[in-house]
Amino acid sequence: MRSLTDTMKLVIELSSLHTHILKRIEQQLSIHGISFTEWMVMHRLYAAPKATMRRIDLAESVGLSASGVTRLLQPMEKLHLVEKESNPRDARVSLVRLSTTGKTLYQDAFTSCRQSAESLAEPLTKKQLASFLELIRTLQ
Amino acid sequence: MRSLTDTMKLVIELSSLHTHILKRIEQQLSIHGISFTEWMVMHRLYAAPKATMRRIDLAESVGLSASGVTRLLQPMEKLHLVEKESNPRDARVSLVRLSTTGKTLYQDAFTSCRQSAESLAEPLTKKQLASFLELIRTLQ
DNA sequence: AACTGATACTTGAGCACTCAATTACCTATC
DNA sequence: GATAGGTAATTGAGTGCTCAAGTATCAGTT
Repeated sequence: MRSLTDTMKLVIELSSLHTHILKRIEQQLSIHGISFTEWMVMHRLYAAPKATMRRIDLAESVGLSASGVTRLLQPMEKLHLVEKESNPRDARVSLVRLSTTGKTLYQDAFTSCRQSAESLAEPLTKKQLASFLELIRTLQ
Repeated sequence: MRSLTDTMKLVIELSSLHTHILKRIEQQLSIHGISFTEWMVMHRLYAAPKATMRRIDLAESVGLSASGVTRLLQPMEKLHLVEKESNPRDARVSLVRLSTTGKTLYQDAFTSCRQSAESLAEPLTKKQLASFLELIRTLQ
């Protein structure tokens, strides 16, 4: 039986870790009635320079397809978490903005999430956490 | 606006990296007509001590639900990549085994995957790769 | 001003999963 | 050895995504 190369180990273990972490985070987020993907969308909108984003840029930034974003935002609009806004310069684009309700929900969910994240990362020293982040960024 | 804690940064960036890597790997695997999840199942079976696993343990090890495994294995059985085997000591369990065809496909897919993995991990030194793996394992 | 090719978004069809319920079987207890 | 509670696997119904096709709009060329 062939031995695993370290790069493949990296891929496999990264995938397992991701699954593990995602389950914990999603569990926390279910209290607020949102999924991790929905939270990520809110996160991007919250951090966006002009507080709005084109749907296609949103898709790119959270790793979804354009249609995925359309379908994800539909229920969020009905719950008034996000709002549509048209771009006067280009009628094709539909800008998305986080509503006041959305901002509050995002922040509350953030607090919950952070607790899970802190407890997950507990085995790491501050230094290890920093170099972990550095390594991840090297690969992006 | 509140600042992101490092632990939340870790969760977010890890998720982005995972999406990124998964897309590259899936692209490679599509040549062989399998998904990453299918490859992971084959990987676990290939590495299993007695070359067989219970479906429920397979589910646990790849992060799927029991029904997810049932549905994933169904087409793989039809393609004769895996075989059912019953457990004489417990009629509830249905053991799964990688067929000869399955082993070959797994190995070929492994080679393809490894190329992607190597190129993805290129920015890392050998030392960095090692400590990356170490950090991931600390969190599992 | 009409035509061409590109871009932003939506929609239809389908796939890959989940949860809850069901079936079959096991183990322990009385 | 019958009954009760637990476990392994499957099935039905539903969700969240994808790709491909379609619509609307833009920018550049003639």
